[in-house]
Amino acid sequence: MTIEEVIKSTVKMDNAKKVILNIMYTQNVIQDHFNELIKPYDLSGEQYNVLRILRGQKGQPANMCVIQERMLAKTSNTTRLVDKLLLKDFVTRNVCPDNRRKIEVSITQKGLDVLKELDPKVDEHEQTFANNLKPEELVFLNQLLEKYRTNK
Amino acid sequence: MTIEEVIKSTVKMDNAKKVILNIMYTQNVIQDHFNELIKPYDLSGEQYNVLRILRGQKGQPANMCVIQERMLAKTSNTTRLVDKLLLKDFVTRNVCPDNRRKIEVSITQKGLDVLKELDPKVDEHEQTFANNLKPEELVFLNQLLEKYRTNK
DNA sequence: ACACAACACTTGTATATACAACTATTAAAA
DNA sequence: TTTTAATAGTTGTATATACAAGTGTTGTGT
Repeated sequence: MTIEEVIKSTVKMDNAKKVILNIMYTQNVIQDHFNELIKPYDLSGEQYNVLRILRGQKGQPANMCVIQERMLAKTSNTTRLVDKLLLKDFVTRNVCPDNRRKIEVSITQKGLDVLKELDPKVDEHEQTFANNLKPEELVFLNQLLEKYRTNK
Repeated sequence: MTIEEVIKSTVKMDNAKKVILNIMYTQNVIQDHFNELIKPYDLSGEQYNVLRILRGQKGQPANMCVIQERMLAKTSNTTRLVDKLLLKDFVTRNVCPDNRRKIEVSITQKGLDVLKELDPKVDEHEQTFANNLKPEELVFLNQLLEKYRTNK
C-alpha cells in the first residue's frame, strides 16, 4: 500500500512530502503493532524503553538524566515514568550518596523477568517487519534514514 | 549520526532492530522540527493535518469519519480536534441535512489563510530533510518504507 | 408499526505528554 | 564567606490521546 493510498490523497505529492508521510505513517504502524504486544503486560512503550535502558546498565544504576538522554522521545517526564515503574516494582529509586541531587534508578529482578518474557515477542515483532526486506535492503534503509537526518 | 550513537547503545544491534529505532527516531526528529514551525500559529500537528484534509476537499465539507480516515494517526478524537479548530474560527461545523447523524466540517477563509501562510514554511521543512538525499534516493526510500510495511 | 442493530458522533475517565515554575543541592564567583 | 549560578529532579497546569460507554439517528426485519 503506497502512502497515497493510505491517506487517500487526491492531489499528487512530490517525493519530499511522500518521504515525510511515509516515515510518520510507518512509525505509527510500528507503534500500534508494538502496543498490541505489550498491552497484556501493563506497560507503555516508554516504560518498556526505560526498563530496557536500565537493563543495558548491567547492574549499575542510572540517573534520571541518563535515562532521559537515552530515550528516543525527549519526554520531559522521566520522573513520572519511573513513578509508574516503581508502583509495579519493576525498578528501585534511591538518592545518590555522592551527589544528593541525583537519583539512582535500578531495574529489579521482577523488571528483568518481564523483559525476559517480552524478549522473544519483541524479537518477533522486529522480524515481522524486517522480513519484508532483503538483508541488503535493511542495511540500505538504515543508511538512507541516517543520511536523511543529517544535521538534525 | 547513526542510531547507535543517538541512543548511546552499549550493545550491538542487528539491522532489524536498527531499522525500527531509526524509523521511530527519525519520525521524532521530523515532528520536533515541524512543531517548532507551527508553534507560533497556535496549532498542533494534528490540527494542521485536519485543516489540510479540509482544504483538500476543495470547498466540499467533510464528515467526521472522512477526516478520521484520512489522518495518519487513528486519533479516536476527531470531535475534540475539530472543537479546537472551531474555537479559532478555522472551521465551521453543521449537522448534515440529509443525514442528521453526520456532521459537515468545512474550512473557513481564516483557516485557508493560515494554511497559505504556512505553505512555504512547510515546503521548506520538507525540503530541508529531502535535500540530504539525491532524488533517486528519495524514491528508493519511499519504496523501501512501503515494502517494509507490507501486510501491516 | 415496533424492536433491534448499525451508524455517526460525543462524552467521561484515566493516562500521557509538553512546558514552565519550583525545590534542593552543589559549584563557582565576588 | 556570602551571593549567585548551574545542576538534577519534581510538581502544577493545560492539553492531548486512548479506550470505553453513551446519545441520537437511520436502516432492517418481522
